[in-house]
Amino acid sequence: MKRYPDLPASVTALEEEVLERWKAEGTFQKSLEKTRDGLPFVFYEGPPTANGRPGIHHVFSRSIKDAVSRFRTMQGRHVPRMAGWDTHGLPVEIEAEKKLGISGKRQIEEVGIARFNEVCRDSVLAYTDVWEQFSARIGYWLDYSKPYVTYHSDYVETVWWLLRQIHDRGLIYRGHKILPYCPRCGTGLSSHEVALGYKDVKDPSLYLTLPIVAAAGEPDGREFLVWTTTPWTLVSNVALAVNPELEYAEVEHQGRRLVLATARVPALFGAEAPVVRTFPATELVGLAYRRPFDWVDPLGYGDADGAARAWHVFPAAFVTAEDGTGIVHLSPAFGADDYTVGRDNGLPVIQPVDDRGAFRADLPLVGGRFVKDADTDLLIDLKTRGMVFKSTREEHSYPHCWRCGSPLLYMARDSWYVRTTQVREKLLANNAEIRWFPPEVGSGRFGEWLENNVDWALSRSRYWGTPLPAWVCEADPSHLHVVGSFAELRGLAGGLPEPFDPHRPFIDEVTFGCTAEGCAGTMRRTPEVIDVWFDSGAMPFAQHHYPFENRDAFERQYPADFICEGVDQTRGWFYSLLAIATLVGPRIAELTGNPALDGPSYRNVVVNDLILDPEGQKMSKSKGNVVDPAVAIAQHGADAIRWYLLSVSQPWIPKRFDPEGVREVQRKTFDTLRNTYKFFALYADLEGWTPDSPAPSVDARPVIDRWLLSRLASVTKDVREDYEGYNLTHAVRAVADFVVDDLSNWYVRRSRERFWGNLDGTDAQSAYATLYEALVTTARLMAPVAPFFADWLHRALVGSESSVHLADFPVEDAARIDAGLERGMAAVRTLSTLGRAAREEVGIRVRQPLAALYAVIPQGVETGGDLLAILRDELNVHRVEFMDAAEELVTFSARPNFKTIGKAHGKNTQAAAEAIRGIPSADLARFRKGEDVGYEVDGRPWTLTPPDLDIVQTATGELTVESEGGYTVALDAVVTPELRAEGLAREVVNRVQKLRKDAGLQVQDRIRLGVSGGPELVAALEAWRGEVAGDTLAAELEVLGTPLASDGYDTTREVDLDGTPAHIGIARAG
RNA sequence: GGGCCUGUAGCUCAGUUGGUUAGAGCGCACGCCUGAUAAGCGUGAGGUCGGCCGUUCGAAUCGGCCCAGGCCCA
Repeated sequence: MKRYPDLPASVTALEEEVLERWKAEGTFQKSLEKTRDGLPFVFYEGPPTANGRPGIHHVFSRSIKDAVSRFRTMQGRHVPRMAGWDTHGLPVEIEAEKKLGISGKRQIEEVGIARFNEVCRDSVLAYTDVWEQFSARIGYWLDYSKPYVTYHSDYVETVWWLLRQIHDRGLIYRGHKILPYCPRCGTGLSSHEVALGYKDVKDPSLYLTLPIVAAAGEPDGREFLVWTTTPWTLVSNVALAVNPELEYAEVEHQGRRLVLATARVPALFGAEAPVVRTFPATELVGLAYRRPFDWVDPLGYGDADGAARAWHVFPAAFVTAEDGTGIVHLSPAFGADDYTVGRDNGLPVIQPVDDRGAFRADLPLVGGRFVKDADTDLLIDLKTRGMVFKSTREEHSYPHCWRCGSPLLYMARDSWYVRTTQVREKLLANNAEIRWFPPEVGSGRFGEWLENNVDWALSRSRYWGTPLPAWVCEADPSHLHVVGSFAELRGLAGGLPEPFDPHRPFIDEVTFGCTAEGCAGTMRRTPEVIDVWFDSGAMPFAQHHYPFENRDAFERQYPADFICEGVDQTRGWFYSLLAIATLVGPRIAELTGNPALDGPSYRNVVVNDLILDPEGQKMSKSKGNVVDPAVAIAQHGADAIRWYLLSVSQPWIPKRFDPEGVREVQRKTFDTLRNTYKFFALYADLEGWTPDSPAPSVDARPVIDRWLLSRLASVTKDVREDYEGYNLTHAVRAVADFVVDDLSNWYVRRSRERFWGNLDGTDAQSAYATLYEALVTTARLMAPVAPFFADWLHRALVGSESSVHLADFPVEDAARIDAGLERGMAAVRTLSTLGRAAREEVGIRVRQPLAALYAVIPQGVETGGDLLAILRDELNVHRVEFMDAAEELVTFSARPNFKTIGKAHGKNTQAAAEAIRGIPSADLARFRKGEDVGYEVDGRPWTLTPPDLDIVQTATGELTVESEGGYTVALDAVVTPELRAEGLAREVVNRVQKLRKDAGLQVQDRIRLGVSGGPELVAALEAWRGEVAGDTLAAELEVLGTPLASDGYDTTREVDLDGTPAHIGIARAG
């Protein structure tokens, strides 16, 4: 009768079979239903952008997410796992541009925003099917039935609501942002894009002089020496900056008095420079100077106060004396540092350049010209006014547009900000409540970043994104209304088109009368969309369309217990989730009446690092070293890959994806477990054992069973605690070690004979019950990480309806943990190793029985008679004796325990160690019996205490062979005639078994056996007749001193038994 | 330039609050076992713990500096 199924032919066949089962029976759904009333365990899935295919790194983070979710589900927690899609943003727009065969904002607007966004919307979900299949195939259970999609109207509405809450706290404002900008494409570039386009080009290097103006407005005779590589920005100069830490010098040069950093004097004027005097930067701060070009009225770009502050010297830490002159010209509209200094000091932002990079048409000399083309004319103009000290062209690396090759300009663009700096302390406090794995990402990389938090630049001058719900009055731009819901907008605008799409360009058409008191202006939406990171960070709220719907669902699912993403999300999703939670926390607490919700939106976060190729190189399409997950899974199966990724090293360490390592996992862990199952299934079927068969109580089982169940309980405890503490790597390694080492290589190996025959006896019943329990528990322990094989195994053992994922995660029975027994067995295994080494040394194979093994073990380790029987069997010796039973065979020596004596002796530790090592064997023998023994250190007497030392026993006679730690083994290697006879009998059994197998007999087939050979062999077989017949299942055994009659047997064979010739024949017994 | 991570055997990784003989697997060499067999087991060789300096009775472990690789930021 076949109760226990055969393993499928291949790993992939197994996984596909399991996938079919899950699909057919809706196992995932069942697991959610089963836990419906359980305590929620909240997990947030970070939304991927579905406009590309998943890569191997997605397998990695998903393995972690899935393992934790499955584990908690098995613990009875309710773990809904809602898929989501990140659908807005520049990457999507770029795909759409490719599709339309266009490039740049101008062409997008020619195509029309409506058409363009339609293409974006259509392309962004192009790969969702691929992703869904991918998730399914790797065994990532995720609910795709109603995913949250960031472009859906409900989602957008929640985002608007969140922005409104932030605005109500006064934390949204308009400002400028300096962006790398392509004047040809009319678009800002992300830092990633900028990095793509650096080119070496020749640009001006201009040293100019700017006269210092005395208090009365008159020249004071000195001039600043200033360096710039962008002469065109001089038109919008508003200030100079010096580093307050630097020393400056006044130099006399051709009758002029020039001021610059002392450190730069030699480079510009030579070693013999005529320095008049030097002075600290503080002398310069606040001085006024005359600007190089006075064409632009600052009042057009700021208030009168700002204008009054312009054209003075300000301190700025970013100024260096490594090149230039240590005096930097500031044009806040065209440089990030310039902008920051300008903003901090209330300076105007003079911006006379349009979107195409051309100067305002009304300017003299350069009006209407592309800024870089104006450099030469500006230079000539300065020269004619005697303001040029030195002018060259220098080659340097400068960013260009990766699409069109135009040089980029750093330009101030209007931008909307969230004043996150105002909640910095709360951000830090909330972050302190999050458990980071590893902690240093939270305290270090993320913590530092929060410490240096700058306001969140919220807006993007793009098309396909959540429109910024800010309406600005045409009559007075200070009148601002942030709309918090569609209903509100409908009310303000007196209706909305149906169906309503909140995206551009439709939303741009919606206008309404100014909401400011007594203003008759019209309010128009500001054209920007928002940063996509705000979209994804809004996910805890927006996936439920909170607070418009599903308030209960939201409250049950906020905050997350667990999230997991790549370390690249530190400034991405990890930040946007935390920032939004912090910004709206007080409001959420108020709405829900739950003050605890004014906190972080996630409590535990596992950070995973990159997956590199086998050579440790980053995977990239250009290098061609990208691993396609579909190919890898087809080769190795999902279980092995998941197991490999989690076991090879901690998630937050960058790891190489080595197919050899995956194969090793498959061979070592999975094949071993498969073999263990095959062994169990083979004999359980033969013997008709089922889980309902009688099972002796654990106390009544043999020591090796109690040992295995103790180990099983210990491992269960460790693994459960590891999973609970997000230490997946430890958990996985502990399971693998248990399977390979304890279960297969010791328990099964040492217990094999117990499984055949004799099911009526309690020994076999114990063995089956023990192995069965170990296999079932192992399946459950590994289920979170290897969901396929674990489920197959569990069903094979328990029943085809019994998915492991609907089972309870094991809880260890603490009463079964017997630490003493585990130590004792460990001792036996150590002694086995030493015994085998000893046999190796004397060259006597294990099949040859020997009389005795003498062993020494450390104090405090208990090895009962049962354990010693295992050792006898393993080493094939008749007796094991402990040497201290015969002290004349043993010498004692002391090994100091530094941990203890170090505390007692401090600086004299080394002397104490020497003294302890010098204690004579006889004294140690007395000490072992409990007598006081003293020693002396530095003239002071000390009394020996047990923790101070380990006593090592050494055999004194000729027997000593192997020793390790506190363990020593001595083998009696004398082969007596009796032992030789026994060995010969075992040799015969060995040859017969081989012959049985070669003859194609089944393990349970009975035979007739005939053996012929010399007198020694005949005598040996007669002496061991019963054992030989029993071991070979021989119903008849014919032992002959004369040649064997071949025709009496089906198969015969001449064999050599370690030098003794023999002739054996077997036939199947009827 | 700043922050963080990593560096232990040919390869992949362990190494508890510092404790004196630094472990495991793979690979390699040799051998064993055979009623889990296109399996299993053992033995052995192999390491100045990236380098230098320091703290300490004692450092792979703590501190400083440096080197190499990676990530993030500028």
